[in-house]
Amino acid sequence: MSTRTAAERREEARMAYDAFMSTCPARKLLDTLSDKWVSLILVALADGPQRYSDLSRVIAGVSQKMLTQTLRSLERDGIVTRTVTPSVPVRVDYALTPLGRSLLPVMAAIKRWAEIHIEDVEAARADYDGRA
Amino acid sequence: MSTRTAAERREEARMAYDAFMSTCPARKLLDTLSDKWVSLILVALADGPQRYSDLSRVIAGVSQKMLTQTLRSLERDGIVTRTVTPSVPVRVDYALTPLGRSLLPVMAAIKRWAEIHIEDVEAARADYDGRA
DNA sequence: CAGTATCCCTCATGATACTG
DNA sequence: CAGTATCATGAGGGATACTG
Repeated sequence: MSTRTAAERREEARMAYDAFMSTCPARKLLDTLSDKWVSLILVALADGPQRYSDLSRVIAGVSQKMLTQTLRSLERDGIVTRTVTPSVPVRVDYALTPLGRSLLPVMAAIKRWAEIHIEDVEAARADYDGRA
Repeated sequence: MSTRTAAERREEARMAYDAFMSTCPARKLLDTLSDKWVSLILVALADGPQRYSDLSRVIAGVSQKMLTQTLRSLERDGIVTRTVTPSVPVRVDYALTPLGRSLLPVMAAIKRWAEIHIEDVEAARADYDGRA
């Protein structure tokens, strides 16, 4: 018989899950796309490069911290490029890479499903909530 | 001249963002799909109905709280059905609705992009991290 | 079996202030 | 202009215990 308690087994499974998840490509992508600001940045850059200050204006509501942090992780993933022009004051432009651009159709597919089925979802919710 | 400070303007923008986001179908879908357990539940149910206890075994690492909570929200959105069989002990089966099933191709599209481009992303990361 | 109720704690986000 | 550094908070998620 096992010497492990149920809690220990669940703990173990949780760690296995975490290990699996951190190597699962689809999960990583989902984590990236679902970030509060990523989709907005993608859309903002879809029509061409933008300066940092432009992005912070276009994506109203984002804090400097989150904008920088999000752009950095997108840069790290090879989704955007960061180009510094050492003038005074400095100018930094962000642009989509081909990889980043290849994400746009995926976003579009998600958007399409959402727009087609949003009414079904809302009807289901209304029904569910109605049957208190 | 404005009587609002920069902080007030950002605060206002943040609330406008929240209001917009809460009505944006694509964002809602992204929030749902990116939930830690939703995709696993979808996959687990893809081949047919499952009992609560089966799900908690197949999806190792999930807590009762999160499994129940996630299933409830999926049920509310019309993505799964919950069927109670009042035997002793009770038996509860969960199954995908047609709506839930229509989500599978979207998941597949995400998975496909991720699997095709994961190497590019990891190369970009290695490069980025290398240039410490 | 299939949950509900409770406490607790971490982590992500945001506000604020400062800088090359 | 384009950030970095620091601190505070609150909501999500987990552990645990109890129940029809």
